Amino acid sequence: MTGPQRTLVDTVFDGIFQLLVSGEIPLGGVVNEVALAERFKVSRGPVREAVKALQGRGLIVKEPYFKARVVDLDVEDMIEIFQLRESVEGMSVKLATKVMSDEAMDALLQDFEMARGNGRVLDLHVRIAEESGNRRIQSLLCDELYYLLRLYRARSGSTPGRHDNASAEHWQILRAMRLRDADLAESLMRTHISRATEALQRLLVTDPSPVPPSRRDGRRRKEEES
Amino acid sequence: MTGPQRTLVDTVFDGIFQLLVSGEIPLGGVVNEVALAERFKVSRGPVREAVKALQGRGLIVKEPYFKARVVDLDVEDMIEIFQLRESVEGMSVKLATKVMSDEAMDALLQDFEMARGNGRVLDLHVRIAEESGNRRIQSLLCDELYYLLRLYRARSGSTPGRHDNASAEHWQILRAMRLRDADLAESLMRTHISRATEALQRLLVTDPSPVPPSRRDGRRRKEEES
DNA sequence: TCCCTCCATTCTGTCAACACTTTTGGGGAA
DNA sequence: TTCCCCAAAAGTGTTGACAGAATGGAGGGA
Repeated sequence: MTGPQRTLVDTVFDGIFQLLVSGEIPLGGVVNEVALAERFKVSRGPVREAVKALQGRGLIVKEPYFKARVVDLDVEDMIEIFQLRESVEGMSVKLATKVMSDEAMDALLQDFEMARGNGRVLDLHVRIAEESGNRRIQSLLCDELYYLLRLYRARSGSTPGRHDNASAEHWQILRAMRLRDADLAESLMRTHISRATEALQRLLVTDPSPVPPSRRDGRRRKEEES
Repeated sequence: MTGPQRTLVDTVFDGIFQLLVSGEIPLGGVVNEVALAERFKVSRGPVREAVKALQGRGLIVKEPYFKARVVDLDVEDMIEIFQLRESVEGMSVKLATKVMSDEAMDALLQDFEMARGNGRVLDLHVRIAEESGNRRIQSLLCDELYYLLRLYRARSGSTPGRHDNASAEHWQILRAMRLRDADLAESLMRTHISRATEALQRLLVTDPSPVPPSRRDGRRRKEEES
């Protein structure tokens, strides 16, 4: 009842995740259990379970008796994720528009006004998911998809030249929410994300490999941390 | 190349899952590591990892140093899942309608004709997800949500009196797909699932606890219950 | 020179034992 | 009787060691 009673598995889980987003273990890189165990000063058991958990979240892929590897996200993966986001976030904002109280709505608008200065864009999506009242949708968006987004953006810079448009589109969504027009809000959100998807698809036809793969080059020794 | 090279964790994973769907471990029941280890004739290590994997899929919930428990799905959980399904399966059928080849479309219609005899309803949803071309949507639907559906239906019988309607709605969806009307197919699918959601909501206001805690326990071991 | 085979190395899978935490149940005091 | 405290029991967290599989390279033969 005092502390959150964190277990080693949780600590290692967060630690490995930090290694991923920081790029210390690159996308597609090998995840070595013993190296991680040494690094975090624990045995291999907690590391194995943490890797298993990350595998469950799709951040690490593994086959029996093969090395575990960080998921290798390319543009096509991102397109798939954005297609999924388009549908789910549409439902998310639709539900939020219906169930949010007037007070929560005002608070949301105020928060968004305040956070306008810094460049945080994803926060609105997170807030809407939290207000949707659907824990499963919230978990899917916040605990799974946004992790992958952060992972991808950590490698290849965020989609360029869209922040200005995105901000305007965010305002439109908020207006529809305040007017309690759930269907309009859903439609706007879907269009909003669909635009990002199209940007990715343009990226796909323009340059099939936006990040030159330094990873496919087979087995180099010790391509991870020391 | 020859054998699938299954590991003990996979075996135990499937074994525990069978215990869940068979109801031998009831929803909300405790999951004892040592008892499972004895039952499957393995050590606690593989059991722990399998439980961790099931936890990652949302079938088992656990807090540090507390007993692990099977997720206790109630009607509200199902409503949340169906809201998520409505959005995702709408996108799923929309994508499938766009990307499926004519041959695949014909095969789908034929398969559906053939499977018309037996009462399998979910198969169409699975097939559509497989044909969507979006692996992440397919994984979400087939590997996560449908597991939970099966778990819920194993306890409380499938939503009654809807199979006849469902079949007609399935045919409408298939017709829209064959006409390559992606938006219509999406709309029909969303309405289709929305109807099931409304049935659940009626269940909620009619009888808040559709399954009284008469938890049929097919257990003969010392597994306790509070 | 190329390729096949075999072996050493490395890493993952599994196990039994130990340490820590929670729960349980009994005994004593108000 | 009721409540609180404490010790035993049960269960989870963690560890180190051992076994099996896959990778990488050396050596021999065509």
